[in-house]
Amino acid sequence: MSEMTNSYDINEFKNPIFTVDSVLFTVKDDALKVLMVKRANEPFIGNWGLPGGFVDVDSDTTTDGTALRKLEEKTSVAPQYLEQLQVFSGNARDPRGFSVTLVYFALIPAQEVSSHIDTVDDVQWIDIKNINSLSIAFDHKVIIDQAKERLQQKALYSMVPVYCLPEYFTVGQLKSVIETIIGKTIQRKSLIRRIESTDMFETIDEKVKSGGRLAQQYKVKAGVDIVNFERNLSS
Amino acid sequence: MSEMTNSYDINEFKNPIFTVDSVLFTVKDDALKVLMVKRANEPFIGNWGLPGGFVDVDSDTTTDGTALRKLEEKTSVAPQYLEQLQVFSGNARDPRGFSVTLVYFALIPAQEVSSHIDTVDDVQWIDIKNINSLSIAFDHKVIIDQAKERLQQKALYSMVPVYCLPEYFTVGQLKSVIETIIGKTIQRKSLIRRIESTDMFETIDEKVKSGGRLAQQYKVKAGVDIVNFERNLSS
DNA sequence: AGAATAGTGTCTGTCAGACACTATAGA
DNA sequence: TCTATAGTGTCTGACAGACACTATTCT
Repeated sequence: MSEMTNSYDINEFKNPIFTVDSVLFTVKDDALKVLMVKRANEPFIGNWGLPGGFVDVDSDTTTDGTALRKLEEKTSVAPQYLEQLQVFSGNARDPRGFSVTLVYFALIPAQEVSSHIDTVDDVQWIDIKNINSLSIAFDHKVIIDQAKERLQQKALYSMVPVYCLPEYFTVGQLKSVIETIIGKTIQRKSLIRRIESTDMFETIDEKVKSGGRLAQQYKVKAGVDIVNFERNLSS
Repeated sequence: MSEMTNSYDINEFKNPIFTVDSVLFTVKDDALKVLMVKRANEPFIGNWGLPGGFVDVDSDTTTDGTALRKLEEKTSVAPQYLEQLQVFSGNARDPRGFSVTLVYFALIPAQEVSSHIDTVDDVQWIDIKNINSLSIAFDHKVIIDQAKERLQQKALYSMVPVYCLPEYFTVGQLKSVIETIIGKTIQRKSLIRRIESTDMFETIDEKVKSGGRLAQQYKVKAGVDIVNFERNLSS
């Protein structure tokens, strides 16, 4: 029966190890990057791992809180977008026994964290293309791959990539971020059609220079939800 | 740092309570139904709850195994389709403290379980429309609602609803199941186009009577993955 | 003027919706 | 023949892809 046994003991032996980790993405220098942390403890000491840790049942009200708290410890700011990716579990993925990791998938504009990250050397943006050449803790390589796939899918039918951009952004910037995420080019026209067909954005009066004609700036309207389109972009 | 503290103690005080629950759907008598279990223990004794329970770290290799094991205890068979829905967590959703529930979302043909279920009275298919008039344990009402939403979404861009049907099925049966799930009618023609455009199905030589002209039967090809379409049906 | 980027106009292609039409079984 | 369900033919509509064209800014 759900969530109970007859005499539940909170210290019951052989509970799974439960942790919360996050795959925080950003787009920087035209590359998709993940925030990784150099592990200071066993197991996998010295390897790169995802930021995360245990729930603090006294201060966290939900696991979302745990994810945010752990991310803020590493970046000093909260991501603009956070959603659950998936749980990864098993009796073989952690040498200490059966473990369960709830993985979140998050987005943030690069410049919101860069200044903080530059001052430490155990937290770093890793280019997704270099993951395979590094020593990665646990099954975090697989996890990152799953997260990347999800992000790429979402970029085809939603506007989530805007959360990799600063408050004000141009069509050109959004196009570039989307293209970096999905790894192929898209039609500028299609993007504009989508921007105009949703009610997610408002235009900013002041335009901005971009090497050519001044570009219209947009921002996400306050309090709007992400719109999902009923059709994918070229996939 | 992910998945460890300096001196991790598996019996550390104040770990969250971790359970695995499943929302098992079927379509029966033209209604979408969920498998619910009458709780025999506190908390919420006597209320209806989702089938689930604790991980058995000795026999389960992953949480998928936990979900399947718990479902088989109630139905005596394995569902045809199983995927993670979401984690629900918080310090307020269980009177015993911070709890984490990994919820799976599963599909099964009604006739595969009905004979077994009819012999017990603490396990039952509940019509989704009657959920609000029952006493439901924990936040399981909210969970079921989320699961229903996900199922409805999936029915618009994938063929998952076939997993509510027996091995051999007709277009008419599939159409009816989809319509029950999403709560509106769809075009028979659109469904046939989708069936023919994917490589998921094979036709069965023997046709079957259905009140009119004999109907072509289909089955899911062995070992195929679910196809996701790039467009939704009318939503 | 020429390069660079922003933005529009508009045609095509794909696929879902609509719905009339044909096919075939049983009463 | 009448009704019920299966299955086809085909037109329309929505929206993404393609790409030429115009607009504006800087050098």
